[in-house]
Amino acid sequence: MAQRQQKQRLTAQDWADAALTAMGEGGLAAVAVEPLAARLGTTKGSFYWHFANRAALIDAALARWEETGTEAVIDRIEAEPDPERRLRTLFAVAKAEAAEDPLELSLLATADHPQVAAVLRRVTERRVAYVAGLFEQLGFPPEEARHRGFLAYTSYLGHIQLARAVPEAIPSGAAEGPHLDAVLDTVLGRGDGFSSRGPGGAPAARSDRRSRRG
Amino acid sequence: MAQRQQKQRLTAQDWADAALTAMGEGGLAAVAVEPLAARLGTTKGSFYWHFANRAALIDAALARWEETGTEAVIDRIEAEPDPERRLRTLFAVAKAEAAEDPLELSLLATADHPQVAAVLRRVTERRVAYVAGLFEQLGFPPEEARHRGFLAYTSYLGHIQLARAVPEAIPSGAAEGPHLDAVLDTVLGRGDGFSSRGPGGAPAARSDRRSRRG
DNA sequence: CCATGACCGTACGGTACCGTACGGTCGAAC
DNA sequence: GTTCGACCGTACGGTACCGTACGGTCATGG
Repeated sequence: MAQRQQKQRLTAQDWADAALTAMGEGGLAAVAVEPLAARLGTTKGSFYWHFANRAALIDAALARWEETGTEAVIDRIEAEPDPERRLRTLFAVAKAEAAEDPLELSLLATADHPQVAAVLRRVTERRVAYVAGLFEQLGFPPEEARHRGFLAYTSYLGHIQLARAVPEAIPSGAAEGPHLDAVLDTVLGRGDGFSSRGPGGAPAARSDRRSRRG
Repeated sequence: MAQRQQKQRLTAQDWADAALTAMGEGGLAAVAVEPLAARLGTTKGSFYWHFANRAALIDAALARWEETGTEAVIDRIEAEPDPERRLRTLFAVAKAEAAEDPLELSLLATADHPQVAAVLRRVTERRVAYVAGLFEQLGFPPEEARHRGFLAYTSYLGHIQLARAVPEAIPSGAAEGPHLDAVLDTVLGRGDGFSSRGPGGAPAARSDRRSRRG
């Protein structure tokens, strides 16, 4: 949007951003110099001034995603003081983010590509470690926290995957919030996250579950 | 393997199978007529005798996967009499299958492609419905069974996804079986699936949890 | 005012693929 | 043993892209 028609000189950032959106739309294959140039209203002559080749553009785009995509969400979450609410809003935010921007799914789909695989590994480790940390803050011992964080994260991944593949199979609209709460209840070991809890009933977000075995 | 060098006349099936393995290795983009012909030791002349175009090959390959990939596993599971063991072996088998054959992940990664999206939707619905059925057999009311089946399936999807993206982050080797059991315990609402349960301890597979609401 | 360098346009060669045209082969059936 | 049809080889044109070569423009500063 705002197809930038006035400013006619471009920067490498412009190209990297365009590459990211193209990748969200059409996967890594859509990061092609000539189509991007056409979309930016310029030509390959511009591109090969700013970048050595296509791989360099991909590197730049991935680097940009790596630093903006994950850390921004974490920062936004860290404002929340209560650890359980941090966990819940984290997944709510991440889900919403993924719903409106296909980029993350597109990257997941390209895990076989070496450049993508590298950033994906770093990002995933960062995220799993962070979520595990949240479970530790909730009172679970380290090993168990890592397990539960892992379960939560895999469920998240599968969820966004399914949201694209079979959107009509997943709870949406009014059922969306309660469903997410219920799933997290289950992952948190609250008994029976899915049972009906009366009309309008999100579960109370108690975090008074501190510490067992220690 | 068994690079078929003797039999020089090919069938459409041969092409479809070759397309599936190529797709497992290099994604949909690797389903290309000329490379496939080279691999089969023949030429495009053969291909365009059996198929109208590349899309027809993809259709044939996907159809083959749709009928063999999912139903074979379900049939294999149905031999098991106990519903809870059905559930547990289902996920063990599915995980093992996905670990040694990248095809399913490759298809997931191509969900934006219309031909792939169609079979993916049918297969996913079939699977979610089947898993939900298992939870019903375990005594959960229909709606809740669907929710739990959904959680189980998303977790499965995320798991195989992660197994490719960050293999060193997931439990493997000796920890693999217990971890899977623990995850399923959690999804089944058994308290505390992740707590230590003594050495050598897979949880007892009791299925005496029948029926609430009659 | 003109020289310099950042930036872009254009034209080209190379590659990898799709699809078509058509000629060749080879076994079976009559 | 010739004919017929299933099957394959080869050659070609078309497309979409990568990367290079090089000439043109335009602002800035000396």
